[in-house]
Amino acid sequence: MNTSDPCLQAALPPLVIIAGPTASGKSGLALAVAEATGGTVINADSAQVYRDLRIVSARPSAVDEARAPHRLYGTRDGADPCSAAAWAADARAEIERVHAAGRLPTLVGGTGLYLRTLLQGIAPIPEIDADVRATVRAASVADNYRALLAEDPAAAAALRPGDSQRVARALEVLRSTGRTLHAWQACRHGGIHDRVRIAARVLTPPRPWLHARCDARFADILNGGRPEIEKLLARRLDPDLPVMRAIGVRELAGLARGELSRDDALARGQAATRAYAKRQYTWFRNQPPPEWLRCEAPLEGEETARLAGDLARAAASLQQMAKVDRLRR
RNA sequence: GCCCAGGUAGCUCAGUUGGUAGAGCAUGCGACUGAAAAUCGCAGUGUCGGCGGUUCGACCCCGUCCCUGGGCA
Repeated sequence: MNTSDPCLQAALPPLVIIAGPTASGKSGLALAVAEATGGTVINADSAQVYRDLRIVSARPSAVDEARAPHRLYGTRDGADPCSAAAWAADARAEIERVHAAGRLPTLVGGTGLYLRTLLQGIAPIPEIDADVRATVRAASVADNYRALLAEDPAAAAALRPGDSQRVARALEVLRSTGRTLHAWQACRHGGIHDRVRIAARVLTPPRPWLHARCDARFADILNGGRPEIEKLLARRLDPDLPVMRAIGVRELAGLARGELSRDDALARGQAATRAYAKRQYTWFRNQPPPEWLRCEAPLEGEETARLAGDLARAAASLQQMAKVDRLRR
C-alpha cells in the first residue's frame, strides 16, 4: 500500500493515544473518550496487564470497566511475564478487532516502550533459550559485563558496566541466537504507525500537583492492597518476575512480613511512585513525535471532559475523512 | 537538679591524630530496541546548634548557653 497517497492516508482508521506519568488522570480521560465515542479502552501499562495486581497497579474499577469496554487489563497471569513485543502483538490484534467493529480504540498507559514498540516495531529477536536466560540472570552484573566484554566488546563498550538489565539482555541474545543484539537491531518489525491516524495527548501536569496525587494514591494502595499482596505472596513466584517488581509489591510485602513499619512502607512506596513519574516525564517529554500534543493543565474539574471532547472531535474528523474517501472510491 | 549520649545537606547518618566536609535516600536533569512500575548515568545544596576562648588556622580542642533522647533523683 502506498501510504504517501493522501486519499489512502485519509482512509486509515483512527487511533486515540493518551500517555503520561502515573496518577495524571489518564484512565479517567480514556474512559470519558470511550463514553463520548462509543469506543473501547486498551491498556498500555506494563503492570496493569497482570491479573494479580488490581489494586496495587491502580487498574480501573469494575464500575469503570462497566461504563465502556476495556481490553488488556488483568489478562495475564503473574507467572507469565509480559514483554514489549508480546504486549504490542496483543494490542495490535485488539486494535484491529475494534476497528473491524467500527469503533474507536483509545490506547492509554504510561509504558513508553510499549507504545513505541507498537507504533515503530522492534527487532525481530526470537525467544531466548530458557537455560541461557536462567544462567545469565543468575549471574552478577560484574560477571556478565566481564563476559560481554569478551564475547561482544562493541556491545559492552556501548553499555554502562552497572546496567544489569541491558548487560544481561545483550549477553543472553548473543548466546541464545548466535547474533549480536546490535545486528538484530538493524531492523524493526511490526510497527503500525503507518496504518493508523493518530490523535495523541501527553499529560504533563505540574510536578507538585502530580506528587500530591502520587502520595495520595499510594496511601490508598497501602490501605487497600494487603489482601491482594497476601494472595500474591502465597504464590511464591520468582521475585525477579515483573509482577513482583511492580511498585508497591515490595513495600507491601515488607509490611506484611513485618520487615517494614507502616510509615516506612508508605514513605518508600510514595517515593518510588514519584521517581517512576519522573522517568515518565522524561520519556514522554523527549521520545514521542512532536505531533503528540501536550496537556500541561491538571486534569481536574471540567478539564477531563473538555480534553475528552477535543479528542473525540479529533477522532471523529479522522473517521469522517475515511468515510468520505470510501464513498469516493 | 545531677549524670550520660547526641545536635554535620530536605531526611538518616559518616568523618577529620586541628588545614572550612562525604555517603545513602529525597530533589532536579538525562538515557532508554523483547521482564521498562525495569535498569542505569549526571548534577546541586551545607553560616558542621549559638556565643566566646586557645591556635597561623577550629566542624574537630576548652568554656558557656540552648535544644533533643536516655538514666538517676
